[in-house]
Amino acid sequence: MTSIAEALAIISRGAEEILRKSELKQRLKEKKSLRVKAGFDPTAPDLHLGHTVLINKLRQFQDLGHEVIFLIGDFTGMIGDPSGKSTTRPALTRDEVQANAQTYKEQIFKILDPDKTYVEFNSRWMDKMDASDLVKLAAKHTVARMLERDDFHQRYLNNQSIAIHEFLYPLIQGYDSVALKADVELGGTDQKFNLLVGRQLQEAYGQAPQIVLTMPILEGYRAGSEKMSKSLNNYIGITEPPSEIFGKIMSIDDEKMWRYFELLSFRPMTEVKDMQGKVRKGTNPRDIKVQLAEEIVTRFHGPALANKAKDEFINRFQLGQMPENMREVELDSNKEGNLWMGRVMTVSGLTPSTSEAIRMISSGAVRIDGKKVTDKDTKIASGNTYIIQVGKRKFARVTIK
RNA sequence: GGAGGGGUACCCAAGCGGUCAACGGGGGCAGACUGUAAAUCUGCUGGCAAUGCCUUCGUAGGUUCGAAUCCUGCCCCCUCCA
Repeated sequence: MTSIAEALAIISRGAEEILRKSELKQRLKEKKSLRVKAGFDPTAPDLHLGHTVLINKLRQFQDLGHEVIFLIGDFTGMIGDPSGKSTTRPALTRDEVQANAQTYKEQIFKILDPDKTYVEFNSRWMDKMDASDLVKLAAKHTVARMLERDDFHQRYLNNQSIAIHEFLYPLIQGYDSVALKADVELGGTDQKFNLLVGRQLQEAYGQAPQIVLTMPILEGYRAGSEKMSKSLNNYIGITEPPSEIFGKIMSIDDEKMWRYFELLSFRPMTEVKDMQGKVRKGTNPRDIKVQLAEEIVTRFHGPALANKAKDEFINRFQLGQMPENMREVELDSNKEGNLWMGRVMTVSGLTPSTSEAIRMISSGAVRIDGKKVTDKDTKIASGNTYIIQVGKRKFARVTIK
């Protein structure tokens, strides 16, 4: 049996803020099983490790015996953005929402326990709300309070438009907590305001206000401190192949590794502290990073593939071996008409264009059977198989007939 | 409703009649150094069997030997006044 102090320590791990911690402690004493809510967009999910920070926290709640409500905000999703200003919020159909929910399940159940997870849709109660209900809901909040939200505040100061419906969305999200009688709501730090609205609305509706827990935004795996996101191309997608995930984790810098351990690993913090101690005493941080990569790949692909990814990585980069599996390409010298390197590289997919192929050759990145190519006019003879390498990572076994 | 500013490559941002495939920065790719780390340094960063040709500066036309640069229509953003 986990004590309340231990539970609090697990819940607090990595958390940015808990409002309020004393209430959480109290609630843990009162109820054995808390209703823990987190809301998600109904748009097509393509989760990356940044998103899993929150989902991991949900998992920790589950392991402590609590109920997780995975709420899909389909009500607003099916309306889209009525102002039409946002191209990122087109209206979704009910079928699309269902399909997206299915994809969510496939992805989140790599982390969450399906038996302890309730997938909910807010259209279940929002569809029933009529105009008078909505007016009553709106009456529970003030414009001044709404303008405290940072983005509204900025836009108000800058004389930029704020459509009325934008005020309704935080209210609806907050009302979801009322409908679900949530004890705790999780969100990213950017969600703090909306989560607090939920707290306030629950009080207005005579419920005990939910505890708000915000999780930090994970930084991307590349250099820099920008948040992990698809548009910045610094993300590690959970559906990526094992070797991709492994390699990307291996390329994060040493400092950031500890952040990843805190937010992504399920190892106890005491063990992480031990690792830090070892590194201080001279253990190569790389070897610690391997353990992180292994844990993450195992989570999404299972131990066998994780082990394989690890072996491949070590063989490939620490022992300098050729990769086991590489693209196999057959070219017909007659059909292709010639065997100029630039052409061969492009046709076999090693470079996106012959211009790029020439650039790669002139910067000394190209090798045929391990021998560096220096002349961009290099031609290769037919009747043989060659291993062509571009940079450290791209290989192809090319047979010229 | 009135006045003004602007849309340039992945992003930011110069250029304002030829020397512009377009300065500079970021990002990315590659090389050196490494632990495929990070930091640093160097090169590259539209396409094409290429000392040349083709496409690209919101969009459609026009002026010109020649336009990202000038003119006109259209679309879209922003600022100020009401």
